Amino acid sequence: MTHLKDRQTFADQVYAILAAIPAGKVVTYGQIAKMAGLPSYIRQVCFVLRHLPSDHQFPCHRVINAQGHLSVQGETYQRYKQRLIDEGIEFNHHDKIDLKKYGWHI
DNA sequence: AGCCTGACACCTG
DNA sequence: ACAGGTGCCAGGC
Repeated sequence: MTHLKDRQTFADQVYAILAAIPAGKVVTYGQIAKMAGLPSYIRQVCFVLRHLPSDHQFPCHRVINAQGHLSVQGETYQRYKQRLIDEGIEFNHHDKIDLKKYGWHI
């Protein structure tokens, strides 16, 4: 997995998984890593998300951490939260999402 | 060639 | 509930 081709493949897998997340559902970083077949690559999932092309169409607002919180901050946080709310996802009074209810399980 | 750093997860105490 | 430590691996310097 150190070859450039493999790294690209991993990124492509992440893209594919992102694109497949249905509206109204959320997934965790670790879940994406597992789905891509490399459960220990959580940090790389973060890297890929952090470096998406500016014109990407992926619903990365549907990716949250295992605590049910958005891991982004500032204005991005507000944008993502609003998009999730628009999709029918609710935040509790601690700005937390119920993964049992909104988690994407295949 | 190290060393530090993440849009994290998991285990402990 | 919660802070702290550890595992993890590529990127960036």
